[in-house]
Amino acid sequence: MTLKKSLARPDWWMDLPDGADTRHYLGVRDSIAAHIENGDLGHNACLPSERQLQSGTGAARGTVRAALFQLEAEGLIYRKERSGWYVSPAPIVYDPTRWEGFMSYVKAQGRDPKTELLGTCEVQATAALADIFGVDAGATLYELRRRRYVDDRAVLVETIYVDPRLAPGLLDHDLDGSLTQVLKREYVVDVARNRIDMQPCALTQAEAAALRVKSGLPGLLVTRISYDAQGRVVEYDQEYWRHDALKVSVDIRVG
Amino acid sequence: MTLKKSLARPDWWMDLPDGADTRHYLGVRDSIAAHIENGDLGHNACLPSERQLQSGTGAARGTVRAALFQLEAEGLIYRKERSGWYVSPAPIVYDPTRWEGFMSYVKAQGRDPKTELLGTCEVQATAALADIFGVDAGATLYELRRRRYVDDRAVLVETIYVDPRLAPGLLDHDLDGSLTQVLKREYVVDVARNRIDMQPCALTQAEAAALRVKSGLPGLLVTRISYDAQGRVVEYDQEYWRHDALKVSVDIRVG
DNA sequence: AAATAAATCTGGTGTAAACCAGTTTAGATA
DNA sequence: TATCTAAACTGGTTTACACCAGATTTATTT
Repeated sequence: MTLKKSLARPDWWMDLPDGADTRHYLGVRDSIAAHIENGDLGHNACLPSERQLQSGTGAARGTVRAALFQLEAEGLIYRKERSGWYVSPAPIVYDPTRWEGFMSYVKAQGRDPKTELLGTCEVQATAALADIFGVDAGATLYELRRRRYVDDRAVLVETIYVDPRLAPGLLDHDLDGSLTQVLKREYVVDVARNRIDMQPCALTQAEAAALRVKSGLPGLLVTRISYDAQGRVVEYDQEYWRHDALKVSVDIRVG
Repeated sequence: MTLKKSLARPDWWMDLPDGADTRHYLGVRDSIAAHIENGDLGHNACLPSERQLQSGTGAARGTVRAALFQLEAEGLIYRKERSGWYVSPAPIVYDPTRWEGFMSYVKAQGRDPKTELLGTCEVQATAALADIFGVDAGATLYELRRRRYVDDRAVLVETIYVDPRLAPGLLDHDLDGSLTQVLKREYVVDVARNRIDMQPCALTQAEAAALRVKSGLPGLLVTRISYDAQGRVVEYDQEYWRHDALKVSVDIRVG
């Protein structure tokens, strides 16, 4: 008669510190996290495959995956579909009050920014858009979709809307860089006020595909509405960020 | 000879819209999400149990759980350990620039705030703390831990550090409300500047326990350093929020 | 009616095994 | 050498159990 499996002492038993949480997947998590924090694995280094980790830890693959999901939620690792798991690089620090634009603040942090224009078009304002811009529903707006990179890793996709009355012919300009600068230089349109919303979200179908991540991964939705001195809406921007790529930092004088 | 199981058409096959994603767990997700968005389930309503959903959808329990995790990441539902899954209430809107304090802005949104003092003590400043306060390592600091609720759901736990030199005897006051007001009223200490950091994180052991959620759940770490007019650090605050309880909204004039 | 004990229900964790569909790599071919 | 192809590998998804411990409810006792 054999010992019931659940009563047999598993071979990873002794790895667990005394009095510690006995959850196996946390043990696996800690072990991987230790390797990362120890510096054994540099930024963007590839982790052993799930099946290797499985045999290495003696856990079932489901358990190994639970540990990997945990580390992903913590922002320590990310994945490329069907390729592997990788160590997350340090996040970009984002200060909404210091409005310099993506290109300059990424560069200022010693990282390599890149913007890719995915497409532009003219759209009819939906009710929500019309409300934001203070125009009639159905009015024409410019829409541009861009993808932005840090060190060649896609970190956000954004959809920007601009009122053509403020920037006629905008789509003919070079939009691979700072849109704010184009507006300033070509149209003498200056941003005087920003309204920024941030909310944890799940990356849906379209965003996830554009970031080449699994749909449903956690992300951060940053919405920005820029106004000029007259209170007109200059730009409405929806940015979907990888949740591990961003750290928000604000410095505010209190009245 | 029987048909191989994986080739047999599963009984949920016809539920999937044409051309849609064939991933079963997303189908389950959509079905639950529809019920929520439809209003069949009000805020804080309890979902059917995992095993009920299982038989209701014909999926394995693991698949049902994948769907629930997805909805949790999206902030639509939350769980009480070993009790059930519940519909998330609307998030609180938080404006770091408008520094009124938790109690007042939660109330302003028609919700019911509550603060609970978990404990206070005097601690020796660690290197990191000493650096923030500009004191010597080992200097004494007040530490207070609090838990804050919205409509009787715990949404954040915080650890606050205060320099005793600015507010001697602080711990003898009533700290169940606004700390900023106590500092202002009792010590004539006014906050002139705030530095606020926000970063997605995983709720670790202690925070998760205090929020009565599973350790490792995604959260948002909001760190605030408050300075007075002389640039002295008045207060250093680490807030661990449930990720589904908060929406950050900032309105900024651009110089 | 209130306190207590037991049965039941619920999520939490773990195992094992398949099969699928992109990615990557190594080898064969032009 | 460059290109193409096929095999190997990787994560992605799903099934089906099993057992645990906390939460809840029910029945029982005081």
